[in-house]
Amino acid sequence: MFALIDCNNFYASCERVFNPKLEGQPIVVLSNNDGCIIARSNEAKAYGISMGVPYFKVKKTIIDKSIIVRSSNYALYGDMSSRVMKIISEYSPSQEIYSIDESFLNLSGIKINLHLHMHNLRNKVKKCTGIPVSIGLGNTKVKAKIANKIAKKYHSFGGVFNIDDLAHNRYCKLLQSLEVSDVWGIGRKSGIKLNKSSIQTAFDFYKSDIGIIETIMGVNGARIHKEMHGYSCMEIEEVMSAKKQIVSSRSFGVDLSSYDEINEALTILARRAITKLNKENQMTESLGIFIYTNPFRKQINQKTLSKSIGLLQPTSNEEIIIPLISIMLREIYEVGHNFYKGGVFMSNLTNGLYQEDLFLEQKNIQKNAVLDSKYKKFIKFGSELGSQKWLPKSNFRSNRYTTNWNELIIAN
DNA sequence: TCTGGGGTCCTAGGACCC
DNA sequence: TCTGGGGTCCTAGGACCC
Repeated sequence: MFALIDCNNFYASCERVFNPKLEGQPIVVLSNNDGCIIARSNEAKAYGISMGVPYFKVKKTIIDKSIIVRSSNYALYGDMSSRVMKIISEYSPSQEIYSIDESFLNLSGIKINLHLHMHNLRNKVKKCTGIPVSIGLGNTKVKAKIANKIAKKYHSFGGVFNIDDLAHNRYCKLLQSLEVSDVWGIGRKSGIKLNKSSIQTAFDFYKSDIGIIETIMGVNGARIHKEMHGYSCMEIEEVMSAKKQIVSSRSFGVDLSSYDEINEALTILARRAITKLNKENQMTESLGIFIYTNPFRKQINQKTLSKSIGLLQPTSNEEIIIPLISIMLREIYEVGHNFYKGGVFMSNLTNGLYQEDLFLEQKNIQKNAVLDSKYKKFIKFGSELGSQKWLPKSNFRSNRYTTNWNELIIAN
């Protein structure tokens, strides 16, 4: 038996925990650069604000309905997430942290009343962190996901719903009430393809021949089909596997056109990527950058520029990486465009600890070789002290209550 | 005027080899 | 030189997730 524990309107709920006056108020949280709506309280949903919609498109509704707006505050959400996850872990020896606000538990072998066990979990998370969660139970992950939707939708279940409590005909009925693309793993594109084969609802999918599903969707579709029939194909992944790539990118606060301004932005983004790399104890064997103009603007002269290189030795050394970023940018940069977004990426990551010992000497040789080369003139760490024009907008940010000394809540 | 960021996995097709 | 088939490896792009 699997449980999926999902925080309700997570970012909006986090904002409420630290500002109880927001309780009962409609509230939305914006993406980076205050671009899109990425979280909504139930009250905001009721006003028809949809997920992912650009802020400017719903600004009128937000003002008319006095909806409260927050810029995203990931330091706060990340910290709240780890508190929630820690409590969840007390309820089963086998936990998978699936995302910042979702966790699977494997409940097989737990002999006590699961329903009660999960209600206890829910109450404890609420009491200790202030975050409300919904819990779906099922004998596969896909079914637990569906159950979670029901737990969220119908308050009469008290936030916990076990889909395997349903008789078969009730289960079928439930599936009939869901669009096929509401099922976990079936997205918009596959939904359209399935619709063309007269598969509209989750129930149509369920009763379709698995061979047809596999033809349309490949092995993923077949796996989802099996899981809906109660055959578990997806295990709990307790250990977080090492990252395979790292991307650090941002929409700029204002469009950038000069080399120096873009270099400043990419330098900081590269530092963020290096920080992630170090946190993971990894090194990278390849490095890339990209910049592009605003794809939403109806201009003929759209530009997407990118470059990536392989490194002779894996590295996590900023003295190697940052100059290379500037060099690559120099190679792709073109005058006369308004760049809207840019980023740095690393792939072919290898275990840093192991490589460190093995290649220390070579690394230093390589580092010196790079620095002594014609590229040396490009080294400019001072680039980070530029105008900061590129910094994303964040006009509605709440305080970082839990992670920043200057913004702690001081109890009287 | 104003449109997020960071991941994973699968697949098709090309290059290459025997 | 022509012709055939099968296998591996790599990469780019697509689809999905939150």
